[in-house]
Amino acid sequence: MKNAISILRRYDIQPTPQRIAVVEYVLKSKTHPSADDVLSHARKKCPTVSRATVYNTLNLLVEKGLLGMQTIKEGAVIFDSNIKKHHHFVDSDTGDIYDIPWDQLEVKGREKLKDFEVFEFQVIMRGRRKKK
Amino acid sequence: MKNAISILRRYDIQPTPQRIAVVEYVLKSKTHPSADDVLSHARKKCPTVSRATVYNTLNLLVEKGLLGMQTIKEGAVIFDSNIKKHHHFVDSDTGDIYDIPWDQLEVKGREKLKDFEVFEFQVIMRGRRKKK
DNA sequence: ATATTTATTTAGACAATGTCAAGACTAAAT
DNA sequence: ATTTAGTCTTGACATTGTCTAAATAAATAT
Repeated sequence: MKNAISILRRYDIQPTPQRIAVVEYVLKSKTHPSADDVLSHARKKCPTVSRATVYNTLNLLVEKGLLGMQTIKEGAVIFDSNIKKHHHFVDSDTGDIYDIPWDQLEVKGREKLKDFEVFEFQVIMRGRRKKK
Repeated sequence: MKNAISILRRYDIQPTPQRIAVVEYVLKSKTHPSADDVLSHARKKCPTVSRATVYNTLNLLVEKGLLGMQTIKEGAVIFDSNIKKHHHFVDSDTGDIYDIPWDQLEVKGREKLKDFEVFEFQVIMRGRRKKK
């Protein structure tokens, strides 16, 4: 990941210590953290950061297109640093979420859906991750 | 939909007025209601029914396989009276959820996912529903 | 029928997620 | 120095969902 400050500047967001702490964690994370996960990790770098600021920053990053947001598991939205199109696999035992590269799956038949204009889609799979 | 009482009996659930009220609404609904939606509609038939009982009943119906449960939109789980496999389309403007028949789409490539044992999957699409 | 388990419901407490408004703080710009 | 704009914090608030203890209803046995 590039420098957090330069990333924020590039998207016209003033780089404050709070935002830097959020960005440094969430944009490098591969674990699909919840807002609360981000809050507790951001507090390691910036102990005073508040819950409201973390939510504000996450929503800002999503609006600007730097960050993905998914409602895959119940209880809380999760954030996804991978902004390329991809599918998701959820481990039913652990709840862990894995990204599945877009070209690993092919979805056919969307053109037959006469009543719907599809902006985006993804496959969500659930099951068990095989141990290596 | 068949008689609510006989459905409950068939699944070894004692038919109480509260459960009947819940079942009559949620199993005939095509709108993918939240638990709170179910609560307010069930109260029309059974005004004293409590929130806890609605949650208990919904969870029971899901456990018994009478009802589907989906985490598609943020904020609350939704319940799905369609227990056959199907995909979902979410209207980005209204939030309405539509069932897409299973055989309208084909998902290819799952066998290539070496690290994952897939128990179930579905396609989730977002976009705009075309007016008739 | 009556007493005694057993199952079910209720009300309220509780924790977690997420939003919001008011005031405090910071950094520029005038 | 003072205003101004932007940002942050605190705490309140609404909502979702679970849990427990007590009340109620139903089923069984006597």
